[in-house]
Amino acid sequence: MRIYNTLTAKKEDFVPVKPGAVRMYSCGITAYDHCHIGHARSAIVFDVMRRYIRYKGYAITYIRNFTDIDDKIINRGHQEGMAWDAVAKKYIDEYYRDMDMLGVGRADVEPRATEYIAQMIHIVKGLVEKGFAYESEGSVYFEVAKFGDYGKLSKRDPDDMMAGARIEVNEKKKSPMDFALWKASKEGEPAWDSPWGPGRPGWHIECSAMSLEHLGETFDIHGGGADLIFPHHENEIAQSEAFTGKPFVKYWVHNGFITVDKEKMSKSLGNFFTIKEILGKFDSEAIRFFLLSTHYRSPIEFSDEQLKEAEASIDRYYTTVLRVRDFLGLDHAKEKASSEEKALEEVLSGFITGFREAMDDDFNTALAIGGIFELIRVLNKYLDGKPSGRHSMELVTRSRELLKEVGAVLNIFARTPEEWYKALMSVKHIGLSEADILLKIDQRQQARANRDWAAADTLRKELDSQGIVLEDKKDGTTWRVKV
RNA sequence: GGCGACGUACCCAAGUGGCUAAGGGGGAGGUCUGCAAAACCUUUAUGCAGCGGUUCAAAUCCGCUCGUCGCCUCCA
Repeated sequence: MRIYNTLTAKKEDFVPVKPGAVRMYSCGITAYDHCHIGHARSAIVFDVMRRYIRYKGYAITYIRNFTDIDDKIINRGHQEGMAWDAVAKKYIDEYYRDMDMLGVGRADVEPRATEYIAQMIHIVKGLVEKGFAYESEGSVYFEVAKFGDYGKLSKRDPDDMMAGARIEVNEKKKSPMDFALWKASKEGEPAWDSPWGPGRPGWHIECSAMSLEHLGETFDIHGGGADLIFPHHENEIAQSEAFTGKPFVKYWVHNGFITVDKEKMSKSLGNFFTIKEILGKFDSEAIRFFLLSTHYRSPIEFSDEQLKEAEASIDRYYTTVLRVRDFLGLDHAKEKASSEEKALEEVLSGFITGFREAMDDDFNTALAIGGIFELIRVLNKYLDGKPSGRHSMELVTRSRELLKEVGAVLNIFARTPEEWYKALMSVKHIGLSEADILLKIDQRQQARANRDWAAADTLRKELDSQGIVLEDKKDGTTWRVKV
């Protein structure tokens, strides 16, 4: 397995620190606002990495944190007239609702910053003792100049950054580059006792403390959105490595942004769409599929158009699933080969290998999905050849199982076609119940029996205009939601 | 200003030295069908932003040019 490492800017062979076991940490959210589709991308990307690593047979421990104390949370509390911890709770609850919808599994440990104050103080104290940090008016800052490797992740030279005029000047810091490990709290602000007086943790220290506690001094994979590379992850490296004297993380992994009109989706630009909003228009599986149909490091342009294409792809998949089920339910007394038998056997024999090769190459989910649809096409072609008998059933069953196997890793295509159509009905606001539809189908069948094609076509058109498509088959008529 | 990424068909998107440049969506034509739908077939890139170079061989490596975007400030 090869993974692109931000630290070395190269794809590297993945060799875990401890053979057979993988320790992975990804930065979760600061719980102060609704999550947008960018948060969804990050969560889904790491969810798939975790599932694939597990599929490969590693024992994986996956940690994803919540930042539940932060200036933004405190400010939001003032705006909404809520206590800061109530704000955090509200948005963590909402996060879980969104992620459950999107099929993002829970991490093995989901630590919250406020539960690790003691460990953070311990590290900050250690850094002061080792001379990497200094106290100033009740706050403690990390002295960047003392850490020689500073900038190694984000590929920056601290001297160049000093030249830039965008760094705030703070009288309490020795250098504008220095960052807060511990912040003195003012009257009325949330505070914990510390050797430097009442205060609260700086943003970066929590990840160092929580990963140290659960994963140890050196672990395998640390991830997050590309916007966390600097300063967040750079600072984590500085404080963790200064404290332990050991390498912090072996592989740094960062996902790309979601763009709108080619620009990065962000809070400050105001061009973001919340997960909740999008779930009102599209099914969660379409969102997940959309996010996995591009390599995780590339930017993805977000648009309704794209989501619709994802929907169409998924529909194609479930249509084939339905076809497979119909096929397996047929009478297979007669042995008859499909002309496409060789082609299907060939695709099946290389299918899992192809999937693994794609995923082994820096989690190339886009290529993996391409492989899935190649099998779908060949399988459809095979079924068009009207095969029958034991061997055909074996081939089709095998196809179904392999598709299920890889779908489980990506956590897509796990539903029944009925569940898919039901979801589509809800998200597309089809104003008909299944009973309504079946009634119309029945009426149409009678018209057809009377060879009253005009009446039959009227009924078909009527349903079509309401988003329902009919399919006449030998043994009856079935319906689908139009995508 | 410093650092970095990207530019593949009508749209999205894999492919980063060597078989016919994956896959999805859309368009056109066809097979099937009472009509449809689905599925399948053909077609839609002798070419991968442009120009040079390296090589027996380049979308893929190197250089330049143009264009787009990101990070350097909270940000997934």
